[in-house]
Amino acid sequence: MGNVTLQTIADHVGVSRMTVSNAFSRPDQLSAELRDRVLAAATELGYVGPDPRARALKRGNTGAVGVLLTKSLAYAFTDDVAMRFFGAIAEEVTSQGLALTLLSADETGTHVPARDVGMDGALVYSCDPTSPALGWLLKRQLPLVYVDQAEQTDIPSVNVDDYRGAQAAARHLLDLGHRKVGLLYSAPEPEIAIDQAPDPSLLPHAVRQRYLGWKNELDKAGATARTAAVPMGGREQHYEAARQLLSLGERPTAVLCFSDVMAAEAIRAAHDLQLQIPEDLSVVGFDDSPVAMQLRPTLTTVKQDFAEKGRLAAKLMTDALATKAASAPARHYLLPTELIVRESTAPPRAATR
Amino acid sequence: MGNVTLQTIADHVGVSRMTVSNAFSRPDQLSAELRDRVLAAATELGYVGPDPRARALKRGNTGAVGVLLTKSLAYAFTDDVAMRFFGAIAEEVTSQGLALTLLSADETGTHVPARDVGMDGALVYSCDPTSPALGWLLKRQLPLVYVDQAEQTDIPSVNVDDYRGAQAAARHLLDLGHRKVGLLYSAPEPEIAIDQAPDPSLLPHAVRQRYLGWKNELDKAGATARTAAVPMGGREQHYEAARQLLSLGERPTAVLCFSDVMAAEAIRAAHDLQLQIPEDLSVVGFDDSPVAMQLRPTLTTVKQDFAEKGRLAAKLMTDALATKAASAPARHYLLPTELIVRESTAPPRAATR
DNA sequence: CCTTGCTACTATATCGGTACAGAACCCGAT
DNA sequence: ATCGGGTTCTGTACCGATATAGTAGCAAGG
Repeated sequence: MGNVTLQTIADHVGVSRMTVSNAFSRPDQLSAELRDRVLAAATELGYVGPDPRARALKRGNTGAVGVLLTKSLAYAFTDDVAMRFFGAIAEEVTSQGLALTLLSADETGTHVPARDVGMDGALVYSCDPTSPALGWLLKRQLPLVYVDQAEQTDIPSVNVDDYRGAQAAARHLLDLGHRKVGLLYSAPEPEIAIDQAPDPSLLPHAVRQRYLGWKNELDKAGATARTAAVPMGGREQHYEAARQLLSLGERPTAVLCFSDVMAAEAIRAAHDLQLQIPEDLSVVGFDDSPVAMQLRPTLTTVKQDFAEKGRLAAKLMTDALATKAASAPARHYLLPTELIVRESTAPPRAATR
Repeated sequence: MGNVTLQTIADHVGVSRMTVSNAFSRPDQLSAELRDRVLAAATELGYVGPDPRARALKRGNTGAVGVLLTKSLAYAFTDDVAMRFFGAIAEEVTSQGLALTLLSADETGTHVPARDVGMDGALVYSCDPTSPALGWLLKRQLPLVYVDQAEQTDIPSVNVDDYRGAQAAARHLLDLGHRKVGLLYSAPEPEIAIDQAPDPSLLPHAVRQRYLGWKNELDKAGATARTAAVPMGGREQHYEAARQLLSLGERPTAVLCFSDVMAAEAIRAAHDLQLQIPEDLSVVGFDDSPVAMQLRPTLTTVKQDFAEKGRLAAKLMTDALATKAASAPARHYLLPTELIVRESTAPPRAATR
């Protein structure tokens, strides 16, 4: 019971294998009548269509584009914002008839997807630039698109203006009169670290941009920044870090959070510490994810357009695939951010004027 | 500048192509010394490793498994629960060195991933059993695993005991004394439909199970069920449907919601209608997703273990791939559900004893 | 000295398609 | 009658690897 191939059908119908191939892939190359006969024979023999693997080999493309994420996939999938972006990408990419292949950056086992799985190109989303998986993709010379990732001149990229967004958020708090501000951001270290200024160059790109935006703006105004670095992980970690930050002697009157999800936990922690928001504590998030509107009070945050980000990234990818190595200089996009003021921010209780 | 292939390296080192292949894929087949020379030549020539496409053709496997979702991908990606499950699958599957390929069920364009993209097997998650994409997967005779999908004897599956969970939820409300209960569930129709009993056979599997669990339990107790069918779509739809349901003349004193996300919108609608929860209205969700704990009041819901579901599905898949066509009878799992009572349910205000 | 059994490497035959360059035929135009 | 041009189909040569069987060389055993 060897497999049914083009040849099987060709023999059955009495034509050349090439004709059968054409019946499937280039209908204009043969008469409608013969094509019908071929297709009929194919279904009769249980032939589904040209084998994707063989086709991929000969044609040189697989019909799939990869997406590389640094962090554990299970974690990424709990991230609302990442998923929003993904959805947009998936939508756009699949509408082009491509499939999206998830690559993990873990180097577990001997089989490394980034090296061993066939794909026509890959999106690199918020990855450690030194990760081996990314290294493989680069070596394979696949068309890449960077998203939320430090720019590389020769690689098209889509970024969000995190820096300006963060600045605006800090500015907003300063304008309200806050002088002691907590910064809550995620960091690669495995432990919560309070008031240990990070080495920005070690932070993931988006974290770095936001951190710098906040910090520079606060420093410029001579305000005090207290920091809490949260390990990537569950919400528990966020909660715990926020709680520690808010239990400090000189408690900040406001916190700037790396994400809305973190802000949600900060609010929960504040609540548990009997702090009123925004009277005792102002909270600013980042992303304007759906939770921002669900929180009570509703969350002041910095909006970015995930969907647009995804669409743009997908577009860059499909363009790159269409014009193989066209070598127009790589395009770089920087999407705007916007401060959205809602209910979670107010002047500090004892605002000295 | 033809591509660098095994042959290029073979010529360069002066060995047979097969030896080069072995250097990469079966290191035990040649001396360490020669292997080093081959690998050195490979890096020198910029060879990354055996071409995945060619390898896939010859070996017959691609190292990727597909996941098929019915609904638009962008929509699926806003679904917390689906993403939780995905994450677990992705984690498990990639730890086996496989990649996950997202397939869309839309039949857009001529290129249909379910038919045209190479993969070793596929997970089918909560899909319309008549969808063409699923049809292709079946025709290709790929190893499949069904998840949240009506059982098929010959296809391994993982399901959740939605029926019993829904029963327990309904029972809980009945025990509290509720006699008029609203049912809020998603349906394929494009319009919100109030009090139009659905034809269960047309509902997606999970919806059907939950609906039937509720309905049968309520009917058995002689309680009144008012229904609101919500089109798949955004939260706005959920909100609107909940609002309509709660604006009825004989307003239900409790609502059973298909998901926690729907419950969140029901709570929002209730809030906007000046209804106190749980005093004026009890709300029960489904899934025990993270939002359940974030809502105020915290949400009574039916818990299912997404992570376990994902893990199990991935396991079934990898097993199926390992034992090619081993034809042990397909295993079917039914994971338990559990009612979690929190703050959003209470006896109706004027509970007649 | 001849067999046996390793180890280290090679030759050949696919895997299942598709690109490309014909070949056969028919038609209308010269 | 000849020719150019279109349509329809065929033959051949790969695409880049790997499974399998086979060969050479060498050490140990009888």
